[in-house]
Amino acid sequence: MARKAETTKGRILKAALALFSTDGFDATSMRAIAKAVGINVGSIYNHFDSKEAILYRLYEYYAEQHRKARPQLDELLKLVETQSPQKVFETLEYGYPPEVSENISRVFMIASRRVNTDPISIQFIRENLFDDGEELIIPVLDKMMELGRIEPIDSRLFAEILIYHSFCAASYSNTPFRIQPENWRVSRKLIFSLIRPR
Amino acid sequence: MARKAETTKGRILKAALALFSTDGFDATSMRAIAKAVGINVGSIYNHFDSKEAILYRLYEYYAEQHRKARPQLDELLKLVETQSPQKVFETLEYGYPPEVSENISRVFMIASRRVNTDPISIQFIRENLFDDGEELIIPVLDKMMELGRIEPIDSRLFAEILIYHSFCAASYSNTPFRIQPENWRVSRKLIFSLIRPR
DNA sequence: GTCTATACTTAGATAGAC
DNA sequence: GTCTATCTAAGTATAGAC
Repeated sequence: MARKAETTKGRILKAALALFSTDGFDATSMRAIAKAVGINVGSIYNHFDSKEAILYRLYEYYAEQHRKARPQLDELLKLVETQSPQKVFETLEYGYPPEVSENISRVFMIASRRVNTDPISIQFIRENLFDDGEELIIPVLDKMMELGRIEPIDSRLFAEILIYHSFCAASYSNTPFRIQPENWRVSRKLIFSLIRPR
Repeated sequence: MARKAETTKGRILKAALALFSTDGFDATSMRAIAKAVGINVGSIYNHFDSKEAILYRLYEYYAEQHRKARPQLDELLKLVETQSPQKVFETLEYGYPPEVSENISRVFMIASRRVNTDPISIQFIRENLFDDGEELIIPVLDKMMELGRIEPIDSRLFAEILIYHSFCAASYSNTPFRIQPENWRVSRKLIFSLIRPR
């Protein structure tokens, strides 16, 4: 939340994100957030109704960032006609600003640990990770097949594999089991190697 | 814990596993466990010192099951000499009893959400998931290369990819984002397709 | 071994002065 | 908007009767 880091509200959001992602949502107390910001517990409630409201505001903010960084489907479909499949796959990546990139992984991690108890966390993950599969990858692959650019493949299954891969990467960022970025690049390439150009 | 389901201790462990894996460790109270078992809260402390002690006993039990189901390295290495790489890969799977198979995934899921706060949970995952990479997959691949059975490959990186894949499967079992078993089989096959027989 | 009753702690949230 | 003080609820854990 660099955009509003100067306001108290922005500082609360920033501190909460840091604490939620290291200690977990449940284990983070409002007192801990207040202490990190340098204010009193009671003051937080001038800005947010509850601890969950802070989390949901983070979801809101990063969902917006996600939307902004999202590649446009119509542009991708145009690229399919002129570029190699390989080139198009590279364009499928989200172009987050550097600061957002790290934080959005953290938010996905926090949300992923709440999927059993919190419908809004489920919704956040679904809308911002899984739905892209339906809406971006599948049409792109289908168009590639239509144009005879690649061998036939189950585009739905492929999308599921790819997205699950991203999901896991995000879920274990900032943990001892975080896989190294260079290895993720290799395994992502591997998944794309499922698709054989014609 | 079917083995001891008849004792109160066993029933506590069984109920705790169920609750931890649906509601999460933090959100599960001792009262909820007691209620599920049909005893009073205080009675639990006759069997376990703390809530964490229950979890750690689960770790202990399923680590033992994991050890039992683990393929033997020397046998695998013998297989490498006589069987096709494909056949050997199939033997790399753990042969859990059906009831254990489902529960062990749940235990990994619980542990995976505690990796930021609990060293014992980290240790459980490391010992029972990641170390196998070092100790099983890498030697097997290295031997295959030595015998000229497969094209050269970075066995360490391959092991990391494969194990991370299993880890994620376990971490999201029992959640709305659980990938379907048949799709996991496909994506696992994909990973093994990295290895090219000679 | 199980129960009731309770101690002790910490959490989220609120009220009201400044 | 921030502070101090406090409420209420819930949690883990213990003591002691049966």
